[in-house]
Amino acid sequence: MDDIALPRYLEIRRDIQNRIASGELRPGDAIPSEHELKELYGCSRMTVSKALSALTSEGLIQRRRRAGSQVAMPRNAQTVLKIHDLKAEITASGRAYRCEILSRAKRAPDAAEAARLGQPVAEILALELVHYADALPYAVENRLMNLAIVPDAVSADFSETPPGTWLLNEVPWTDAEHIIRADIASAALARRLAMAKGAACLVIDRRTWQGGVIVTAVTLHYPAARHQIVSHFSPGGSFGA
Amino acid sequence: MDDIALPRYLEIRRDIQNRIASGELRPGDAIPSEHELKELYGCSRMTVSKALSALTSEGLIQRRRRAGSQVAMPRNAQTVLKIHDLKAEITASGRAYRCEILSRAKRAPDAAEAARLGQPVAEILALELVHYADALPYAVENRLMNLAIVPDAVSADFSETPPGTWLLNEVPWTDAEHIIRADIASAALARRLAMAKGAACLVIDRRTWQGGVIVTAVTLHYPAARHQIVSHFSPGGSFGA
DNA sequence: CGCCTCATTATGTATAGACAAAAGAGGTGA
DNA sequence: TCACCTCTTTTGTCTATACATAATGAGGCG
Repeated sequence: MDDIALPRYLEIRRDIQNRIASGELRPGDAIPSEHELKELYGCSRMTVSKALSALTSEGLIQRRRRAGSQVAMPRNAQTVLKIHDLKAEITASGRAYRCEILSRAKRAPDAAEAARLGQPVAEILALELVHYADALPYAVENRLMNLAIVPDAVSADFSETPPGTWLLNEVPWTDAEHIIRADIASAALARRLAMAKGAACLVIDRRTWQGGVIVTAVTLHYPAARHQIVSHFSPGGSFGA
Repeated sequence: MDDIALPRYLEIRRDIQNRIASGELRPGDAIPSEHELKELYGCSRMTVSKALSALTSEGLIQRRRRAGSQVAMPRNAQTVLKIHDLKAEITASGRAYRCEILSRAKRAPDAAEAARLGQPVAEILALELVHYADALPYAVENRLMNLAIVPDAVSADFSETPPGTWLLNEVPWTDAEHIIRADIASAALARRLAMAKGAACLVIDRRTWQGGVIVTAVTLHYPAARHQIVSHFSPGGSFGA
């Protein structure tokens, strides 16, 4: 693995990352000032600055004017969770995707739905559907869409393109919240997911906003026996060696 | 909210973010070239470049030489999951933390443990413990530590500082994997977590590596009734107004 | 028609220099 | 001792410029 082609600022960034990862630089330790690093690496201050800025935005180091840079305190383990679009997730695994719409209603939200939405919404489209991978039920989806933001949803046909996929392509979002929990399948849910009543479900509640206004609230129930969330994480991409 | 103090490149970045979030710029749309933007905003190309680079690393736009910049295709919803240190998590919520070590063994991994570790490890420290928040069991932890990486673990007392916290402060890591799933509590687990047998558990499997070598593999069982994972996400921080 | 070459264009990296802003360090005076 | 002021260091931002690099498109040639 020759690093000859790597740009200078990435080399510097990787070098410092390695020094932190190896324990040579420990949390709280001071990192040489830009002036010193510029001499050390034989480049301009801007180049050093670019490397250190990247490390800062990754949370690996902290910088303060006059006080200098230091290795950040051990961070909470954090990981980036990619919540795939269901249709893409299923077809990507080589299985046939199909969804069945159980109910569809355009109405004002009831009390429970208003609580889920978290803010006053005049009119929603409420959907209940089951996603299938090949013949096997994959997940049950319960979705509320704010018609003030996505009026087109009333005329959309969600049998081909499920609402999650449709929304992703239709509406940009600015904020999202995920709640992941576990639950026991009720009799009705177990029947729909072709699982034993009383077995475990993985539940994901997702809410999405556009500039402070709620776009959609969705709850997905997965049979625990057939689904888990996997996530890999390397801070700052790849380390050298 | 006056933006007067905002540096130029952040202003530009936010402006383009807003244009994308509002739908004015849709996925696939071309973004003016740096040369055009530099005239538009009346600043140097470097400043424009800094703004666009930030947007690129956030995945909001894509850039190709000669071809220019364009709004990225709708991304999979992704969220940053902070896996808090258990002790910090509990004490932060104002409850008293305590942990009880059920078993502790220094030995070679058995077949199942070797599979969990995913690579040959000569000697491990295997721990089983229960975390309490006030008097209530919070989670059961089952941890394997690679003694080749953390030999000091054998002499550490984990009754005050639990192994997760201890490792976080002791060992830098370069890669992590999380698997989140749901399960039903076995009789033994239910007893330890003071929950009903047959109730749901949220399970987190975490593995951590340092430069390709496994450091630790840990499984945490939470009672579903008392625990869920919450995560908020705004791509690129905050949007303006 | 296909392929090669070359010029063009936009981004990517790097530099030197400049000023602004934050914050620690030290001194002064009450 | 403490409040306040100034000095200095270090980071943060910005500019103008330069050259490298990737990709596209046009033109020419067989």
